[in-house]
Amino acid sequence: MTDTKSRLIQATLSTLREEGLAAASARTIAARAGTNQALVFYHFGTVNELLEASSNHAVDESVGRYREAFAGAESLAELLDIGRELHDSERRNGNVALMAQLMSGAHQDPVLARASQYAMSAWTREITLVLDRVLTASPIADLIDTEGLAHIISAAFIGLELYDGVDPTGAARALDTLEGLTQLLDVVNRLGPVARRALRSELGTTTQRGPRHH
Amino acid sequence: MTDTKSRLIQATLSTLREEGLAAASARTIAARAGTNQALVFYHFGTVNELLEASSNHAVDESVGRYREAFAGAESLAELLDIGRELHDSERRNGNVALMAQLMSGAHQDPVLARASQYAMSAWTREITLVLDRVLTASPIADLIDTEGLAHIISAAFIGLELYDGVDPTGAARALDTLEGLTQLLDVVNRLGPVARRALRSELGTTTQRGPRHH
DNA sequence: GTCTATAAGATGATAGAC
DNA sequence: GTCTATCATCTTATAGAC
Repeated sequence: MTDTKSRLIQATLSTLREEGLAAASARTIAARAGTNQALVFYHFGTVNELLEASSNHAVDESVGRYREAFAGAESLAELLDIGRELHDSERRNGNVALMAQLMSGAHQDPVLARASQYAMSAWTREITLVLDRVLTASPIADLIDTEGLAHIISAAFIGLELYDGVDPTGAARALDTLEGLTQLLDVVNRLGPVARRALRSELGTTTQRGPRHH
Repeated sequence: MTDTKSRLIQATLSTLREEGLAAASARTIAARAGTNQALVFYHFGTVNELLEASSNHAVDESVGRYREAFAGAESLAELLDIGRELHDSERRNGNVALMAQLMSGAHQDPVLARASQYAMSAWTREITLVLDRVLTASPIADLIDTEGLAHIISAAFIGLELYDGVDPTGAARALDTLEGLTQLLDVVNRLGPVARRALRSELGTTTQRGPRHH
């Protein structure tokens, strides 16, 4: 990748992270990259295709950086520790805010939609893999769809990040409470076989509703 | 409220819901309202103040419409049913997408930030009230901060709505899984006093980490 | 209150010199 | 590959006629 292309990508990432989607024009990005506005179109075709290339680059880098840590997790408690660290670092570097900005623009633009989908699939794929491994032979694995849970986790992080931009105190409180909830899940996860059977039969009585259709 | 003002507000809401924040300019909104672009500034000062007034209006209407239903909930199971109905109807009328759009723009604009904060507070206030009532004398009330839980619920709905715009299948799967999780919570909520004590002491051993600082 | 006209500026994208 | 110059179009916002 040429120097100019990668400078444009880095400039795009910092623009999205610091100023948001609305400020990410060819001119503002080129200024940050110390280059000319016309090069955005020469190298990437359109502005949104530059945003897509930048997002894909950032996602690949982030997912790769955490794949190793995920692979080392052997229990739900360990995974929670890694998840907390991951969330903290991704928020600090602005990647969660970046995804939230992209997703909000995806509603009307197919290129941004494709970029958002790439990012969400990359994360949920990794999260599903580690959840499947960690929750093997756990009562939770019987009761809950791990891929569905991975989707919930990704979506909740996006929502909390947006919320944090609006009410940091409330968002921090939500994160603390979320930690309590995952500990509750961890307790269920470590139940003995007797309690496990009781829980399953108890859930059976509350799961008499049919599947939902959206 | 004059006819023109309310027509502008309605036009703003449908624009935000159908075309997103990026398309919500004074001209597109005025065209939808069948009036002149200059009236946006005459009646509301700036475009973003029109967005704020419109959002506040929609939030007041929605929260009022559900206050009565919330007040009737006497158990967590009942509340879950109302919550499911609320979420379905709010998604159909586009109010969740509207809030997501506003929050994504709030990052750089103080007026949109104020509007987002108003919306989130209005919803979390109602949700906290009903959670406090429904979870009274439940083991969950001892273990979990209801206001924090209300924040999580609101933020997760926003995140899932954004996710739905990108991957409807994945979002639907997440919602089904979420239902399973709340049923798990309901089972814990209905535990007898013995299991309750066991759970509390079990959680005590996993809560040895200090409070988090953000 | 509502309109037209207009100012002053930003935007995506292209043509063409070098 | 990189630049300048430019087009056509959009934007917020205001002044002033009616």
